[in-house]
Amino acid sequence: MEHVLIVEDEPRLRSIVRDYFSAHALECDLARDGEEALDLLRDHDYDAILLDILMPNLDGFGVCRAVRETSAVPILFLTALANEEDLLRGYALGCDDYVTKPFSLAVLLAKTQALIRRSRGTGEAGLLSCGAITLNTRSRLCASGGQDVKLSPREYDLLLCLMRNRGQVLTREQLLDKVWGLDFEGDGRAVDARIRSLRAALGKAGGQIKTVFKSGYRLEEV
Amino acid sequence: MEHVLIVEDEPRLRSIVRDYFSAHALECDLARDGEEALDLLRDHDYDAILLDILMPNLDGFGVCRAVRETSAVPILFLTALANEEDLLRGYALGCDDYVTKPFSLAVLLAKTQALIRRSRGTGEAGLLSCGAITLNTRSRLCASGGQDVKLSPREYDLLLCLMRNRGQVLTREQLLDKVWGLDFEGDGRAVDARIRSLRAALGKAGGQIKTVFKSGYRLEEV
DNA sequence: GGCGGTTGTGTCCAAGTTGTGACAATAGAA
DNA sequence: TTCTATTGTCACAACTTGGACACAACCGCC
Repeated sequence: MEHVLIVEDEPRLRSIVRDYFSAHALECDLARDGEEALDLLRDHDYDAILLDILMPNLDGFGVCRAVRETSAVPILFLTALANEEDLLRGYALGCDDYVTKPFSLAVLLAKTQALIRRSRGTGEAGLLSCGAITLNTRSRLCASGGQDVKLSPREYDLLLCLMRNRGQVLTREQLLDKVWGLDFEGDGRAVDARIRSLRAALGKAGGQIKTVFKSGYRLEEV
Repeated sequence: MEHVLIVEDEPRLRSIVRDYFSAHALECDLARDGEEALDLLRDHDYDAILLDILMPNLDGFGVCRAVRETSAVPILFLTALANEEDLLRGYALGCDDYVTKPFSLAVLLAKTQALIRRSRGTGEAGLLSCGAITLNTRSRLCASGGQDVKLSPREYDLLLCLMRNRGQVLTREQLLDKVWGLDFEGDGRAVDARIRSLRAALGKAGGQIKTVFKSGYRLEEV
């Protein structure tokens, strides 16, 4: 289930949004101000953050800046300020969308879901692509340079993980956790072995999977 | 350069947007209606599509639906219709964002750039820069004066440490502790050796790493 | 200007990391 | 059950890295 963090100082609004989101299969954590938000962010991974701008202690811009130092999680501002200057400031800080109060819950939900979808790299169609590689998350089919490619289950999951985090270095531990599961016992070389067969299966596009010495692997567009 | 498709039936608006976007390093193709858009989409890959809803021949919703059958390219609706129903319909079809006319060009540009950023999966996150040097902490990539630079793991970590403490002198001992780890046994000359290869790798920007006689090293903006 | 100490430079090689081929264990299909 | 595909592990080869060393160049102080 997707996990969303809502940062908003008005208690009533906070719970209305949470209730509505929960009813639509989005789990929510709540924070009253920026500092509480950063505390939660230290210990949790979220799929999206809804961020009020005007808050005590640390405002939304501050939270956004802090988050963006380490994470690319989608951020959506909730705000009463609708002037262009604030909007542009938000985008410059790396936010993804804006909703001005008062807003429709249905629209907020739609925007949040669109953001989560997009951050996973897929449109509505469930298509993911990176360079010459295309993945269809609905059918679990893969194509490389226009040619269909047969992948084993583990290879597919591994490639999916790389695609969802394209451009980013993933360590063997991260890959083991996300693809093999937290309970996997073996050593990190298992990743190397799968990467090898994945590269072979992808043919020429296998070169898009780069080795980062002493760190892990990274999927690149070129 | 990023490549955007603008689908809009009003000629004046079309060229205003194109001129503004071109001036901000976004190349634009123009289409007058949905069918023309689909023709262009058959032969080109775009980084984003701006889509008017009310158009002759094939409206924006139709284009969106057709595009989403094969592609996950970011789609942003431009519309005079601001009612909730149409908005939700757009999101259900897999669009990414909405802008209602009349809109600010600056905001439209910011939204488009945010979408492209997001669809690349890179986000704004994790960028550190100092003078001509840029470090991406998520991809572990480094650029110097716009050129990609290949750094070894130790070089990267060393540069990261200098970037995080830019402007201040770091002694060899501090660097050994932070970069090599507290348990490193060798002597401080190991730092000199890494600094040397780092300077070489950075080319011209290597000069930003200053030697402070009898103290250590300092990274400067100029 | 000379001297002691500090830093830059070229080279070498051991240690560590990743790629590769073979193989055995396991799961899944027939 | 038997057959096949999958996948983790192992041993070894190939490669990358980076510290050590020796020496040259440099700095600051007297």
